[in-house]
Amino acid sequence: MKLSTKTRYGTRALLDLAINQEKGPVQLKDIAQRQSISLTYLEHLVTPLINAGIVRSARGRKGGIWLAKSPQEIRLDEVILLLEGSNAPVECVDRPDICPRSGSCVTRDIWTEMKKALDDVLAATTLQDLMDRQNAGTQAVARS
Amino acid sequence: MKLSTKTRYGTRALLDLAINQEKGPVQLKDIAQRQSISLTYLEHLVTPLINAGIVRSARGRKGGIWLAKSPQEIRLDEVILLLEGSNAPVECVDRPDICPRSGSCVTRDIWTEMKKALDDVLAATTLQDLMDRQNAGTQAVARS
DNA sequence: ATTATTGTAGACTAGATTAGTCAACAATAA
DNA sequence: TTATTGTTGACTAATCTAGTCTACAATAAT
Ligand code: FES
Ligand code: FES
Repeated sequence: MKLSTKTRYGTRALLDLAINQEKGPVQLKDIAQRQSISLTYLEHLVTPLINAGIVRSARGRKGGIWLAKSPQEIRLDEVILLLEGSNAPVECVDRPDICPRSGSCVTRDIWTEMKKALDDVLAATTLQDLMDRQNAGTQAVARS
Repeated sequence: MKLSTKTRYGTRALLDLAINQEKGPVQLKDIAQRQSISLTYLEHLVTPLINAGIVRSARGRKGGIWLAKSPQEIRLDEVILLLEGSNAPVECVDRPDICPRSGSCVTRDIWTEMKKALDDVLAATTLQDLMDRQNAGTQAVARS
């Protein structure tokens, strides 16, 4: 039950974008550098976010990417769904038909609860929340 | 974020054991047959449970395995920990030292919440609960 | 004692998945 | 026109998963 690096890096990249997009499009190159992710790999992380419409992009000089919505409108459950797929720990939680006995399978109930628990945690947090925490943290460090 | 078959089969095997242990040791062969798991694979699933002391075993004729504790004393978080490992979706949740910036990493807070949410769900359910649900289900079917 | 039966341990393997890289291409601003 | 930036997809090495296979250890029945 580990998250892929795609999800972890992708989430970090999105947070980086949220923090740095004030002055217009942010270039992948810069995100890659700040977050220590290879540029070619980062491209793959961003693609699903663009396709889903939560990030927008422009090519060419002065190109880059930016958030299509405000940070408080982007919940982590959407992000993780795009990067990692469903939080269902077993396939049959989402598609009962693939397990013949899913109607009477008691372990499936538990797997379903696990999915819901994860969804709840992730749906309760937005990109804005992460930005706020980040700022609070750096201020605390600066203050000390 | 998928559970391995080891965890899924292992949990089913344990539930099968809990249900069938009334008349003494249950043989792996029988669990394998009832649960449609190959005997040789099942052996690997059971080993960590035996080593951890929640299942006991005896070899030879009339041998088999049985629960070392009563079903209501066996929580699913223990079981999943043994079969799948920690619910931490990222290694650094359990071992902050492996990520240099773990002290100020805001995504890590989220991964930590995910782990806690999973632990809470699993700790709230015992093998006895699964047995009860199973019985309720089959009765409901029989009644209908 | 011997033997059939049961669990134990670990080496081994095929296939799937992950975590990337690489190269060719498309769009746009200067 | 060209330098720059994102897009796409093929490709690969390494790792992990889901098992199998073999030899062995312990015990009950005979
Ligand atoms: S594992 Fe799919 S229904 Fe039980
Ligand atoms: S991912 Fe480990 S601390 Fe941020």
